Amino acid sequence: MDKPIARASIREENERAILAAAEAVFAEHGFRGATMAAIAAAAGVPKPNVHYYFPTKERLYRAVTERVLTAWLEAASSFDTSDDPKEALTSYISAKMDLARTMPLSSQVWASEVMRGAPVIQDFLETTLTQWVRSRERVVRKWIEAGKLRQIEPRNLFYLIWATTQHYANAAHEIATLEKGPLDDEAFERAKQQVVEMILTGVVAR
Amino acid sequence: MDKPIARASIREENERAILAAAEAVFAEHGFRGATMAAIAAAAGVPKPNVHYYFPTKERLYRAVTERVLTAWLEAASSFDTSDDPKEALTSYISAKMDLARTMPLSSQVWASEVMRGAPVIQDFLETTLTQWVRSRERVVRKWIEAGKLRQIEPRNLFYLIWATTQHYANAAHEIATLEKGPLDDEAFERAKQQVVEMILTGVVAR
DNA sequence: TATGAATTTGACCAAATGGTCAAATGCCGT
DNA sequence: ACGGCATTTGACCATTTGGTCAAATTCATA
Repeated sequence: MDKPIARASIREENERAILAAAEAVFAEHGFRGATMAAIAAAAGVPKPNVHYYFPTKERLYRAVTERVLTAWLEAASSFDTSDDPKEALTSYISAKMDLARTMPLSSQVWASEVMRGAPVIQDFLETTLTQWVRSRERVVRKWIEAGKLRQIEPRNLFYLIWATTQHYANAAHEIATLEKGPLDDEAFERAKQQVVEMILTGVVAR
Repeated sequence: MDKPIARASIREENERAILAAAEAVFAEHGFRGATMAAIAAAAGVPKPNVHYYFPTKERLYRAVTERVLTAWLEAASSFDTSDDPKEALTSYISAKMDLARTMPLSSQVWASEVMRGAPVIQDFLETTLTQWVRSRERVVRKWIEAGKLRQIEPRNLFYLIWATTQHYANAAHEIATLEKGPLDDEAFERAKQQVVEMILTGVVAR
């Protein structure tokens, strides 16, 4: 009945399940604190099965980080949607907030990896990220020179944006405690809007 | 020569060294990923010695988190130094930035703990932190009603401040990579000033 | 439906882990 | 110098860990 490709191959499906489980466990316990047994349990498969698809813990972790970096780059692209700083920043901050909302585990894995000194994504930080920042720094500087933004060091603006948006993922539990429950869609949209507004007001020249 | 209290008692000195080492290891690997052996090595003492002063890993971790919470509260107090929002926020943000600078490991332990769902500091989040926020929310709302601040949800302002300041500790490695080296005192002071400026401009009514 | 490949799984292993213990050593007031 | 206490330490233990393996089972397809 089904075409051979209709039902995703067993391999694909299992890899997806294991990667999702691994992301959750790595997000919660970091690379070293995560155990293959916990990942296997979360994925609902016997432990040797995990090793069948991902021979070592490190290879599995690398596979997880690739998803994280891909998501980062995708959100980053929304910075380039406009030449107008208000639009560009709004689009970028919104994309980052949505990323934190839809993929909080990715953000946590990133944070955990960076706190360890980024042994695995160091290369990404030094090449792709560094280039992205350099390039967009130039854009921000042009906006400043054009009198559209206040005099700020572009990198400090990026840190402000990254920190705040990722916070809604990394500190989701803390926020949920303070708000007496996780943010619902409505509350999150309000937060997103206010974050955009506070940052924009903070950096756009009046 | 020395009075009996002149040289800190052996116990105090050892506990200090072990706590400092533990904080570093917990910050880098989280609770589960940290090993007693690594902590002992970092403290320069044999492993059973660590257990002599802190019977279990969890007790040691709790001791570390207490330092973290104490530091949090101390910085929080600087919010109350003035009735003027500009002054109060400047003072608070500066204190938070200084905390991230002088005690980055505390910030990382906090982040790691929150990402795990705060099993150890949950009580602090629910009682002390919640009360602090409730109380300062009222202050912020008064400022808004007095037309001194823009219309914002006070909590979102706190998240903005916490996220950004803690980022300079949690993401210190990422920042160091992008800046081709850790921030020196001068660069950090500039960053602090700009963070204060961006946030203040973002929330103070014009 | 027979067959080779892909997948699954329980049993297993060496190393690492948190923790223990008793013996040894150091410290300090008398 | 002594006696009691705090501290130190190597050896040790049960459990957990990442990883292996060979046998069993399922799958695809000819």
